[in-house]
Amino acid sequence: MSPRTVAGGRTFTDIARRAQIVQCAADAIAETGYANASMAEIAARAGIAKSVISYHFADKNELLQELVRTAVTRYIELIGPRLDAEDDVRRKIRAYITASADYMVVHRSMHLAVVEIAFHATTPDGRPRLDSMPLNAQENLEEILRRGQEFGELGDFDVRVMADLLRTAAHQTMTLALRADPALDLTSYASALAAIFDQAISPQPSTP
Amino acid sequence: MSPRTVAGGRTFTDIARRAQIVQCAADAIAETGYANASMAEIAARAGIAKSVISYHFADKNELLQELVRTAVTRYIELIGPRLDAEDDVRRKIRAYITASADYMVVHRSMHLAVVEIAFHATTPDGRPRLDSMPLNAQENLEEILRRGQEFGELGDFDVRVMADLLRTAAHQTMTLALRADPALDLTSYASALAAIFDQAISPQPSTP
Amino acid sequence: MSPRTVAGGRTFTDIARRAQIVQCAADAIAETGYANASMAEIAARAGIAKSVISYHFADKNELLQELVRTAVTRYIELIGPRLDAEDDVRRKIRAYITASADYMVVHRSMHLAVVEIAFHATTPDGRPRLDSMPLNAQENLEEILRRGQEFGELGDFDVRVMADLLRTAAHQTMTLALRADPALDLTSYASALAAIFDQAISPQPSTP
Amino acid sequence: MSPRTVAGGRTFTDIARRAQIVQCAADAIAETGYANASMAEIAARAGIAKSVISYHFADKNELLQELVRTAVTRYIELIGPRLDAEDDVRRKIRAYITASADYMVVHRSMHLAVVEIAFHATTPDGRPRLDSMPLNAQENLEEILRRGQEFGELGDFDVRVMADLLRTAAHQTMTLALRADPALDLTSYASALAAIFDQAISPQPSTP
DNA sequence: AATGAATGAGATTTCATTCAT
DNA sequence: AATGAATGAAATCTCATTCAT
Repeated sequence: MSPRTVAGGRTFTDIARRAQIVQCAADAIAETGYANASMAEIAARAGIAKSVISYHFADKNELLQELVRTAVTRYIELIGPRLDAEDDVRRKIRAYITASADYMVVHRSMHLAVVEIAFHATTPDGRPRLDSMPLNAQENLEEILRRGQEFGELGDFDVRVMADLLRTAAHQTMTLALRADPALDLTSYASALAAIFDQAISPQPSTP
Repeated sequence: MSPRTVAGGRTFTDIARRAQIVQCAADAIAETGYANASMAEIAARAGIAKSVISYHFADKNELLQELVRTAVTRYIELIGPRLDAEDDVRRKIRAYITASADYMVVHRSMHLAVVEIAFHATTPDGRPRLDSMPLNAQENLEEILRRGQEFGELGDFDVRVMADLLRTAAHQTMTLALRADPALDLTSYASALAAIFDQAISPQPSTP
Repeated sequence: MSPRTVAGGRTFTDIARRAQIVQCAADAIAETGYANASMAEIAARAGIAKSVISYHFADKNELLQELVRTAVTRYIELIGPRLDAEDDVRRKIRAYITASADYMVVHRSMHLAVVEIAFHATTPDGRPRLDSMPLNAQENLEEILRRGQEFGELGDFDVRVMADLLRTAAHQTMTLALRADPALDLTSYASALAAIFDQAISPQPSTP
Repeated sequence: MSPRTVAGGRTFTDIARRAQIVQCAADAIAETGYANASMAEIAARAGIAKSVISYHFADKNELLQELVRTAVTRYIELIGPRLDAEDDVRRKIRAYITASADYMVVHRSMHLAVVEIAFHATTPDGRPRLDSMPLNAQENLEEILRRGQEFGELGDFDVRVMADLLRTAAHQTMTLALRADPALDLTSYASALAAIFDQAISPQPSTP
């Protein structure tokens, strides 16, 4: 009898192998950098032959796409409920930053890998390959901020720019800090960041 | 008779060639991405043979280091006077952001190249090579912010985190926005960013 | 109890599977070309796993040999009676060409596959593998032509060269024409070819 | 001073190297078969590194195209004058066959290589790559034959089929014979072929 | 000072084949 | 009887670097 399959026509062992390979790819990229994470390196970490990867993934791009897809799923899973749990807009923003930090702690190598991929992967003719990957715009910070302004809970900043800044803070700033000092206490770092944003988005005091 | 040399034992033509190559490298990286900016691509843009690059630079790493060094010099040249021209700390911070934007407009490809390099370049064994490059910490934002707090002109944020955020904002945030929309009006974008930071660093209102 | 076997120690299901695989191999080679007809492609067409092929055939070479053997059998089955049905040598030659055309129509993919194999298959050290395959010399055109000359029914051509030409005409010429135009009316094409050969082999007129 | 260049911007040594590589590729294909003629094999025969080939040719396809282009040029150079030298149509046809044989003797491996390439090279999706190569239709046998019929010098055969047959005879038939017996005397073989065609195309005797 | 030519290491990918179940 | 999974060899191509001129 053929092994049980799930949606997508993949067997359980197949899925497990793919997950293992994706994890090893993330570790390899996070630790050795995008350019050094060759198929050989990834395979060596997984303790399998290069061609096993080819057996499970059509090509390297598919592997990277699955990595990013997995990471985004984990991120959404973690951050979604944390945002939904807050009614107050300013607490939502704080939750966004601290939850992002928690995600980076839990899925550290996967996060670092995604950031590497986001910056490195290019099409043969030069431009970023990540446009075809579901990375940003999942959270809709703009929407949250705009509503906060309408209800008078937030100040009068440029919504688009603030959303960009929030995203960069949650991803680039913390990543760079973590890279520069792998022993960094990310939780308190996130707390400090959240405090800064809390003031930045608050309604301005009357400045006479 | 040997040609005149300057400090470092290089002739003037040598220096000119190096500058030309560095500029072409910056263009290549900015336009085609780090991974596609091979020595061949750079040489082609400069209209010279690949080996000419090898003649003037020990290896690719040295070329990239000179590129970054040059960029940092240009950056310091532009931003230094603009910061010095302001006495008020809050205006200094605004100047930091708007001057950074101006730098990105004037030295666009060089800036984009440095950001690419900062994320991509790794040593053979894996870790970022930029740590060994004189990129950050040249401006001493920390110093400025700390003094502002001491004099009571600024609020009570975490200085290190705020400095990181400022740097990421000035470089990553604006770069990503520019990448996403090459026609972006960077000057007004920087203005909006500056406004946000102005509130973020200001002394907190009494929060009853 | 073990399943019934036939000569060669194979069971009936075994034989059926082998035949199915051979047919799919023929289709694959005919449609996608020799180089693209990998074991994976063949297995996919048969709707079975690659390893099933390995289970039934020692290696790819054995599969191809069986394909050619099968094709030759079909060819002989079809062409033999058609030749035997003719007493007159010149009608035998015409029958040879038209029967070959009929064979190509009926067993189109198998024929195209054999032609591909005949040209492509090589031993690891380089030489054509077809020499070891039972392709040519099954029909004994030479014998027929020689007897025709002895009885004065045919002209005075070089028997070996004429046989070669006939075989090439029946296989290569028609195959190439069919490839170039898949909608070609092979029956009338064969008729035209037959007419040409009829004159070529006829006793020369007195050339004063 | 830079080395002298000729049309196409190539230096003389470049041209010589390309010619050498093309010749070695032809030898490799002719001797070991298309499938075994890897870049490594070709480089080994030329006594150079694999990458030298990459230096002179963009990819393998370009190398093969140049090989075919060269072969066709040689063929046209040899066969053109020989056809032009004959006024009589029937002698033209004989010249076509014998000149083709001479070509095969002089440029043996190149010819064998082209035949291999013509049959083997396929695009990734399956169909022959030779459509983009200038192989056939250079001689316009149809034109010659048609004129011969108009002037009453030739019989009443199907022109298109006869041209196909002539081409197959000149290329496939002789190639297969040569392959089967590398010591074959091609000149007399061609002579026998020519005799056969001479009768095949001659005006039919009145067959009452 | 400059260059054309050459090199070797390494990357990705394909493929026939094998093995445990 | 059949299969999913794994393997290792080999193929093509890219690239930074070196060398003789």
